[in-house]
Amino acid sequence: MPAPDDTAEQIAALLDGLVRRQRRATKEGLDVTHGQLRMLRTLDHADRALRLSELANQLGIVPRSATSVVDDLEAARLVARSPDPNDRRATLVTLTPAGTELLTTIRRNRRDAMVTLIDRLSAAERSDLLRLLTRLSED
Amino acid sequence: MPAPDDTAEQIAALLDGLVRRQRRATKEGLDVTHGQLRMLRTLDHADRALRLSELANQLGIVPRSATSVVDDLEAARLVARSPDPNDRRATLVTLTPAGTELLTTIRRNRRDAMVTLIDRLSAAERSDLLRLLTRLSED
DNA sequence: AGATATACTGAGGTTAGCTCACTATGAGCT
DNA sequence: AGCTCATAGTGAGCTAACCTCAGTATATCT
Repeated sequence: MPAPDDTAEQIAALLDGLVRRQRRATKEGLDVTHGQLRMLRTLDHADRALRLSELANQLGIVPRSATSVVDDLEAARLVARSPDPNDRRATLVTLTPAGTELLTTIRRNRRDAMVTLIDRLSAAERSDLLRLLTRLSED
Repeated sequence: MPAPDDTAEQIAALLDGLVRRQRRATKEGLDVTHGQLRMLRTLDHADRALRLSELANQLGIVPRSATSVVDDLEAARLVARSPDPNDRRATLVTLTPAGTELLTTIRRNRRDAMVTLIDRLSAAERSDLLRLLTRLSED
């Protein structure tokens, strides 16, 4: 601890704690897991059908893992698989209306624990934070 | 996406991504898991023997989970259990010299992926970030 | 056509958490 | 002293969210 500048370590610990809390809270009372929610968000954000492998890529998981998440979401009728007309090896995944609706409900009614937290910050602070985090996330 | 201010959601996603990366990278080539490392850091930071339940509390996990982490660290001789002289129900956990040394090695030689990332920011930016995250973590 | 690469998935493993129920000890009340 | 209730840790057993490895179907290159 007596490092001249240990803000780095403190920041790492804070990030970790925040995400931990966020995940815990995100799950409550909701019938969708953290990983599933991430995938729903990714699909919504992309605003088009995504290949399973693109999905995996964007989520930072291996394709096999994405398969399982899609399996579960499909069973819950929140996404749908369809064959890619241009490549019969590929599977396209889209949000169903129910999936979109769930996402909207989550956002409107409960929002994320993290989102609620972030509301504590002023708009200016939020944009500072966003800028700093974006810098960190580059590359 | 067309919410008037969706920085909150973007921030949440960035945090999530950063921590995911950090955890992945932290493990490589190291014989200690992320959770174990967190516990070692907590002990080092406290700079005194901590009860297992205090440890759990500070790590944001349930006591039973802390037991397992301590089990593994103890098996690796990185921490030691000792009875609390003031309360025979309690167990105190301390870093062994090997534990301290490992932590030092990690910090000196590899540091965290996150720490390295954070080095991209200037000192002023780091302290801004620290301040903002601290605000978020309060309560 | 044949070799090689790509997209997905079945089988099975790991990790870091969790809950529930139990034992041992401490603290407060009568 | 005896009873009750709370607290500290842990055994047993579960789950989420990943992973690797191998296999099948399709595409692409030579």
